[in-house]
Amino acid sequence: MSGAAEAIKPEVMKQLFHPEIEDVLPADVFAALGDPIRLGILVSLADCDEIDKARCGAFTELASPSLLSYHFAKLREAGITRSRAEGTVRFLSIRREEFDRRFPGLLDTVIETARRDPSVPRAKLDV
Amino acid sequence: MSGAAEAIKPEVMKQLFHPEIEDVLPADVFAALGDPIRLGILVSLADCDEIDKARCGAFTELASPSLLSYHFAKLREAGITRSRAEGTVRFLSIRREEFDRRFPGLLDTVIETARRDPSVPRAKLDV
DNA sequence: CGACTATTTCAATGATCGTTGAATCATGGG
DNA sequence: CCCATGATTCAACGATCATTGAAATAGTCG
Repeated sequence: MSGAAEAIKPEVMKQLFHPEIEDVLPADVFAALGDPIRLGILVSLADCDEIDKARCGAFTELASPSLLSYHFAKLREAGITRSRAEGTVRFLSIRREEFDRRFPGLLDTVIETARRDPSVPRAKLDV
Repeated sequence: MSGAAEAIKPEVMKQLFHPEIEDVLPADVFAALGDPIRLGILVSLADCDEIDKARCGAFTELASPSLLSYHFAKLREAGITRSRAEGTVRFLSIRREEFDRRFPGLLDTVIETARRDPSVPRAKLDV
């Protein structure tokens, strides 16, 4: 499969799909939040402001790598998180400003709700 | 003249299941909110404070009776709404106080989010 | 290069979802 | 009583879900 892939930039990994924030619908957001593992990823992310702590591999307490990848995709496709590649590693972050502009106040309340509840698992992203 | 049937308690219709509010988990709540019709039911309910306007049959703009019943059950089983039978009719209401105690601030933000978005359908519950 | 690591993708599974239409149940009124 | 009405239940369907484990991909480093 030869194609337009000749001029590959060395440090650019395959780009994952991120929806325009205006295209994100409330029902899709809530559907993405409707799973304890994904809520766990979200609160773990929110509890750790240090950008470079949140690489994908830091969430292994929550699920297997393959299952995590699946849940990462759900959050990403719902406009909640962004996945940024850096070398061999991928970092997760919350699309804070954009999301807050699109759905003011929602993320704070959701995170607070999830954070308070013992049914939501957590990953320790420190170190 | 609302509440005409207040004095008479003829017979009790089959009781529908309502979970204890403490047993409701955040992920289940969000899953229940992850559908545009259910969001539509919720905002329509929230927009109509008149208790006796919110009988089940008033939502027919949103879906068929049978499908509505399915979605009513989802909202009810997630602890969000209550179904009260009165004669041959059933009335829906939001479990406001309980839910707000269990998940402070969540319902307000959710309803506001859904209300603002044109993708969420509405039922006119006025007469 | 080739081994290694981090992550995604694929194929397969059983479970649950949203939807439809027909059947059923409960209640009130002639 | 029987019938009309409001609402739930059931059976079926294709679609999507969460999960698993194996395979593929992308970048790093010896």
